Amino acid sequence: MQPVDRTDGDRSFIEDARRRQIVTAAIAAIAEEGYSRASFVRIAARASISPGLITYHFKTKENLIREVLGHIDARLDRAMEGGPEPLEGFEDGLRRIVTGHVTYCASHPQEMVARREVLSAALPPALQEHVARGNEAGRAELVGFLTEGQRHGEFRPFDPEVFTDALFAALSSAPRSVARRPAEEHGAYAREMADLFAEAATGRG
Amino acid sequence: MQPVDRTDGDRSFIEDARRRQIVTAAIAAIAEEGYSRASFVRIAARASISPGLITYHFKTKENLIREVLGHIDARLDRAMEGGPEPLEGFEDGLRRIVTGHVTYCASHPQEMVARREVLSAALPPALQEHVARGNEAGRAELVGFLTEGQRHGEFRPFDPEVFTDALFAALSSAPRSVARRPAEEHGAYAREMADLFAEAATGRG
Amino acid sequence: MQPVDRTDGDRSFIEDARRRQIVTAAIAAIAEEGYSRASFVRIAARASISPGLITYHFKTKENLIREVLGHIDARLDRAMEGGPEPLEGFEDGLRRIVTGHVTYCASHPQEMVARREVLSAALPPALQEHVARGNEAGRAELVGFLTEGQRHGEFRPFDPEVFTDALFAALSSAPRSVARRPAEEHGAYAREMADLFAEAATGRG
Amino acid sequence: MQPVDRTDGDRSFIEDARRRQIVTAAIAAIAEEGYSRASFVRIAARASISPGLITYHFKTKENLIREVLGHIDARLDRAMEGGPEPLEGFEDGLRRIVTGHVTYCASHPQEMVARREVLSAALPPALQEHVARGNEAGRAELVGFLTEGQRHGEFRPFDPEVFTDALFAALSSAPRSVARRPAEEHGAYAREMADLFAEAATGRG
DNA sequence: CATGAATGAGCGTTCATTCAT
DNA sequence: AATGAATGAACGCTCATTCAT
Repeated sequence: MQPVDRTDGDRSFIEDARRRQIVTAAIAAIAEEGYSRASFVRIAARASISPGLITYHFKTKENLIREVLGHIDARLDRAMEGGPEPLEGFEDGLRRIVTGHVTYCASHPQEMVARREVLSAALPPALQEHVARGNEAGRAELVGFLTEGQRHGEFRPFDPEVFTDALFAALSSAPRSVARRPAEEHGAYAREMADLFAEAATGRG
Repeated sequence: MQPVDRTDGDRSFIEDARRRQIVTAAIAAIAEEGYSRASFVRIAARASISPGLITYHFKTKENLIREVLGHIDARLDRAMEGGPEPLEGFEDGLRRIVTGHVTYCASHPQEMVARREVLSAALPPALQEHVARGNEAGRAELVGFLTEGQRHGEFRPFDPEVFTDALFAALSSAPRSVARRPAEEHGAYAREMADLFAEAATGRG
Repeated sequence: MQPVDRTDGDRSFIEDARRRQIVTAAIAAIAEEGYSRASFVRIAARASISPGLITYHFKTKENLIREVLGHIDARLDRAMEGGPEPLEGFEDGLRRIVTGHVTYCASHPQEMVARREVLSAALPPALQEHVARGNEAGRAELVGFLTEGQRHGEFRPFDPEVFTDALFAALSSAPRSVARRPAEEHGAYAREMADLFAEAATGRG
Repeated sequence: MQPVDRTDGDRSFIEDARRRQIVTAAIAAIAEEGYSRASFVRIAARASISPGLITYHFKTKENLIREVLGHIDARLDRAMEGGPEPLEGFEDGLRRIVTGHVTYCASHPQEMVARREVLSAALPPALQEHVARGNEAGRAELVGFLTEGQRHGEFRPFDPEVFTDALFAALSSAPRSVARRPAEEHGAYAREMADLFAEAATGRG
């Protein structure tokens, strides 16, 4: 058993490597076999370790899943921060959100499929709340962005909450949609999806 | 004891009634306790029958879930066929799809929540494919409708596949979104969502 | 899984029989292998059933142990109610408590050894409290009896709480002590132990 | 790495210190968390060492527990050897045994609680026998003392084995009984308990 | 000497499914 | 047609012990 719940700082090199390896194996297992089949035994088999070692490093399955989500979201957030070019306006911002997300789904399909699996699974209550808090934060940010765009007259006067629902739903299902298509169409797919929401937001035609 | 899963035709009246009862209990269990907690024992308890009877009538859990989805989709399809008034055009048709679906989510929350639960769960492969085939049919219908609308010049020239992805995603998440809001806002919610996709499709502003 | 937590009344004949069988097997396992080795697998092996069946009938291990204690204590209490002859005084009452208990240990060694094992084990908190409440009740009864005996001048003025501690300790260890001796000495053992506490209580010599 | 469990003689200074440190941590863990929760990981955490080091120094858990009991009993025996004043007779000797033990329970509660925990736990057979042998030795000594007291006419003619059972039981449960009471009553408690057994032994009143 | 990562058996519990009644 | 007792595999988790470093 892991004697303490060390914070990131004071983990040994080996421990860090093992944790990464286990998180990676968990992502693969979840993405390829589904959340409900991603048991410690199966995850451990993928990592060629014993199941007990997962508990040793993560204490509970809840912790492991939390780490899986954290790992994926950290990389996703980094990717979503967008390119270095300054925004040319709210429509440009909206387009970048969509294309950024879809492009990431295309380039990291396993992570994003695993993310979808986990988020739609029956999680322990504490984790459920953790996820809900994260979702709320993301929603609030987007609602704020849309409202601001309306104030600047770039967006038509829709209900930002409803728009956010639709956009989040589309982005959440993106991993699946993208997976159905050949890689060479992913760029076009991202542009089309961005067009759709830009159109819906501006009504400019 | 007699192996079952007869085809619809040669089922006795009693057998049909039992099957309906079990399907109803399963929907309630899935909606209220989540798919992963909807075990035969819990479903049977809700129907005040023994767990063995479920297997007797459905042979496997997979069959029961198939029936649950069939039951919900049949009712949903019937409701979605739209009112008796003739369509006033493709935009009107699109709006009716959205409002019809969202309104149904508002009026039959349990069924739709259960549907969401099942569709996002890790189903056995055979059932997964069954669902996928059903999805494909629905998608094809919508894609056809959108293409037709473009041919008539009512819709702008977006990619109908991408549009369908976004619309299906939004409709799939509707049960949750609707559940977050007070009942008196459901009508407005449906209209806002319809506006959003009408705008995206027509680009008329 | 056992659909409900039926009360004693409405259990089927078969269920009652199984529960008794399991409780009996659990007592044997605890007495012969010790509490910590009395796992569901071992108990089930003694009863020639599958481990899952224990959970089916008792839901949790805590419930099973509670039932084990209840079963033993019910029989012990019945045996301790004493013979039909009226008490001849407080000393006689005290002697009967001791001889009754020791005699029961001699005639039902397995039950009493199991009881000792369970009561001295690390139980789940809820069960621990259940046991503590039972203990307190027994102690209070004995303290009351001793105090009354002092009021009537039959007992010398010792501290009844301390006396109760010593008596309970001696009775609790009786299963072990009795087990160390051949059966033909058990009667004499009970009388000697009764003498000891009678002497300590009366100081009469 | 080198197999260990050397005999006392050829242990280095450091090794002795480590063993003492581990034994102390084990006693604290057992007393505060219960025997069944006193795993190597928890004991090691208290000693701020790694769990592997315990095995290194003691080879098996059984050895560690053996050492724990030896450590406690050695200190207890030293304390029980009684004060420097010469015994004033057998009753005085008996009283000193009781008050000495109870007083030690009051002044070293952790050790004595740990001892109780260990002795009432399900130990490996070999250790069980080790403990039994130790018990037998203590019992024999007490039986001899009581018999001698009877020969000198100071004690009434009870069965010394039975008396020893009762006295050992009372002393074994003393840690718990004492812990239930406020510190200022411990002296009176010891005296009351001594009175009880003196009375039972002499019958003088 | 000491670490702590790693193992593998065992734990209580859940569950779809079977089957004697 | 229906019951509900029974199974056995799988689950997350704990632990004494091992061993490469």
